[in-house]
Amino acid sequence: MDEGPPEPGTKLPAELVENAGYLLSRLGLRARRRFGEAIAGLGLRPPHFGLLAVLADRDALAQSELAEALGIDPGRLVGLLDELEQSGLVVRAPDAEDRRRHAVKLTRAGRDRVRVARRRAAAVEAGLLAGLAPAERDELRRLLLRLAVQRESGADGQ
Amino acid sequence: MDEGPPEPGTKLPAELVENAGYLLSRLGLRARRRFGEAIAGLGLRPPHFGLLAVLADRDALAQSELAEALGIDPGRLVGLLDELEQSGLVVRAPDAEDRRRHAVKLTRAGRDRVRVARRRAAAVEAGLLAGLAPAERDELRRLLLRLAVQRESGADGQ
DNA sequence: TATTGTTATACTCTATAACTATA
DNA sequence: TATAGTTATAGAGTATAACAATA
Repeated sequence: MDEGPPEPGTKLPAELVENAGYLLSRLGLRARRRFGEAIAGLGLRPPHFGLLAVLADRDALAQSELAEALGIDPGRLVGLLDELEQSGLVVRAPDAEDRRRHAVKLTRAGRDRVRVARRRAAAVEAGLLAGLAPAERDELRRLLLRLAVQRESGADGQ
Repeated sequence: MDEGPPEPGTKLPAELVENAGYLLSRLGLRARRRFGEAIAGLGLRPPHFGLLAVLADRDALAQSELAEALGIDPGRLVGLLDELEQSGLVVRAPDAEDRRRHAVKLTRAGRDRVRVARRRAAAVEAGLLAGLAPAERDELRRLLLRLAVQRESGADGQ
């Protein structure tokens, strides 16, 4: 098993350790890296999983809707869908009413792949949050979700 | 002011919304992007700030110690320090006892720059956490810190 | 003229490995 | 031979802008 990149020491200055932004940034990278390793064997990278998860919920979506739902750049979506389509996990079908639109759907294989990926995601999640008590995990999820959906007064449109 | 990249819609499937790893990953990117915009005018990028913050705490550190403290790859550190040194914020002095080692220190200008950057970091932090009550912000910081220092049983060495 | 999707390009962060110089 | 730092290279994620087809 690979050792992974270096881990910050315990000697970080209080300034960083008290900075939620810094911690979010570091933990976000850790989460993505671990999840990426967990699903690499499935031929998926983290951004793919988000797409599959959204598609698993709904029957079909236009690419623009998919991009909007996940906050992904539409230009980036193209390549990600190309890869999923080449793996046979997704199909793009032209919309009869508006031929600019492509309805994106999971294939049967796509549905199966999501199921496996879900289990790996759950395992990674358990590892990430192993140091917290169950109630703390829920509290953390609740707080993160509040931040994630927040339409903000900040510097950019997020 | 720039609008920034797309924001995920509120229609994310529960699967993602309940996944702390996914939320951490997204929020970590948001935090880094905003902070990066906030300090770009200072000629700094996010990784620079961590270095300056650590150096502000101690008098001098070898590059290997700096890399270890922040969990940064030593090879990556070189370029970051090059940039800081060219900006006159940092100096590398050969260690008399072991000439392989370089003692890295903040310059006076470096100290001043950290002070300004700190204020911007605080402003970004306030914006990021604007949706939470003060007690919730503390709770979030506490939980994130617990995760960050966690030596884990997970898949990699982190 | 606006919108959907596509293509091309570039930038940042990160990781890996080979190399130099000291020890 | 091992360690500190350097260099070169590569890969992933993301953003921007110009473009084609369709509306």
